[in-house]
Amino acid sequence: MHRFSDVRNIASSLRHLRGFGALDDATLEELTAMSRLRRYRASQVVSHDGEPCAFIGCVHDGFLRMQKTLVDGRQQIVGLLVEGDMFGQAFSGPHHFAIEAATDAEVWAFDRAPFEALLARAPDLERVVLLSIMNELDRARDWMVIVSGQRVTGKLAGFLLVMCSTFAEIDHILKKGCDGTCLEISIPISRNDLAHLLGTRPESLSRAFHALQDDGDIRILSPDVVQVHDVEALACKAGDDDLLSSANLRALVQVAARRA
Amino acid sequence: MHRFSDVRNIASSLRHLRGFGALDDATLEELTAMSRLRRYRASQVVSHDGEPCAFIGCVHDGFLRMQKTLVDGRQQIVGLLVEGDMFGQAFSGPHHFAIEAATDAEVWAFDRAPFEALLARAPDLERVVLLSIMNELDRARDWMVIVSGQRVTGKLAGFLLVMCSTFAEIDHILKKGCDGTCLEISIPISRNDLAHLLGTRPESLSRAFHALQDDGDIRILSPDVVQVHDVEALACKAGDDDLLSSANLRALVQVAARRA
DNA sequence: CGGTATTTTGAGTATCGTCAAGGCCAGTGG
DNA sequence: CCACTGGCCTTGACGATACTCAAAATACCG
Repeated sequence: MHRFSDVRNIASSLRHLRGFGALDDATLEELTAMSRLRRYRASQVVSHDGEPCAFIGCVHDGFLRMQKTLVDGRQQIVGLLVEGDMFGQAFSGPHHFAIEAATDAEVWAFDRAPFEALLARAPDLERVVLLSIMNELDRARDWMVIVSGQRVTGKLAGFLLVMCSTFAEIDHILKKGCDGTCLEISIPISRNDLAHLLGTRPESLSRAFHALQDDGDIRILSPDVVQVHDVEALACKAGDDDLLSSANLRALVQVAARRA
Repeated sequence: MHRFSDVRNIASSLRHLRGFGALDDATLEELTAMSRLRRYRASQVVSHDGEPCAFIGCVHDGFLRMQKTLVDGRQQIVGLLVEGDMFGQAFSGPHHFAIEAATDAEVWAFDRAPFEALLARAPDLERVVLLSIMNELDRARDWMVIVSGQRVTGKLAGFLLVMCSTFAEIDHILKKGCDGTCLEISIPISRNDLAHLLGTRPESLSRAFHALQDDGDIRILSPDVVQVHDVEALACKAGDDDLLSSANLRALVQVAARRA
């Protein structure tokens, strides 16, 4: 986890968030003025289901989960929010899912009214928000393909690849292990949450983990950290080509291939 | 299907599309000037996988499907585009799925460059585009919940409810049947496509249809038109509350309740 | 060190995917 | 007008997979 004490001031911290670096200094300054850092403990509620989020948020550290509560009380996770992800739907009504902290988390909060006002007169900010939403749309479609796979091992393989590609630059999630020949993933959510995310049960998930390990594709170091040894085998099991398309993930595969 | 011959001119036709009614006359006029109506036959390709769409499109009539081709050649449908839906990702790179006509379809096509230029100086258009994207994001999340259900009957129930709520105002899809006590849905895609959309197989889908019929929830008039008799039972099987939240769907349920 | 929560394992059952065959409908050609 | 053909949907039987329930093992935390 990034040490919060390292953050000298808000402006410099905001600038390093994905996307925000492209903002004008003036815009960034205004944003800074209206921002506050909120902290949440794991499983604390950030925004309730069915009501508009009280503020526009941007994750600074940790993970949030977006989840729907189904009629039978089960909870279906519809996505994760990580460092740099925005939420709170500017311009739009309430979102119909709850947001909770999946781990201890820190969030930049912008009051809705001034944020939307700034949005209206700062095209650069608007661009950032638009890209953020389209990014989320892409990710939602990725999840759809993964979740609609019919084998649990396939869904898990897809999830691991998403972890590799979308979190490639977040080093406390993804590390090179085995002297660079494999990747080491810290899974940020519990088995139970992961099961909900993939639309399955913890028991099936556990078996899937060990099935992948038996095939030599991964190695389970502890319940929440695994090494990926064969990225392409995972892609094959996941069925989705695009999960391999992230540039640095391809690079990592090539590194592994050279050593083989 | 709306008769195209009814469309006197492009501007008045554009204005009636969802969202576009909010545009200024001046913006609408500019849009009109850069638009062309394209027609597609069922299963014709609109945009290829992995390349940026040649134009920004807006569906005028019929259905398009967005689909990914998986490594094993199977096709996974990740969403449908209906009347009023936009596609072609202004500002963004290529989308990583193909778009094909699911039925015969008509599409308004705007050349990318002038469209983006207009977007940059017409805040009202920008708003429409932003809302369109957020709408799509919401729908993608809805699909995720539906598709991740573990029973096929549940997925099908969810699909039928989505048909009822998101297409409520499109009368050639959704009609009141049985003197208003039930809804009649024309399913716009083949069983095969629907199976791909729900992440299952045509055989399982067929069984699910008949299981719902045996429970008295629906009645199959023909393979592509069904009557919904018990909306709440479907919602219960689908598990997702929000699918019932559309205002007019709730109203229809209440009508049904009063008659019971 | 003990208590709790999480994860894993096991056995039994239900569901679904698979393969194969049959039925229905529309379009074609005799 | 009718037989034929091809596509799509349905039905049946079987095997594989995953869910359920229950219990054991492990990790976590004080």
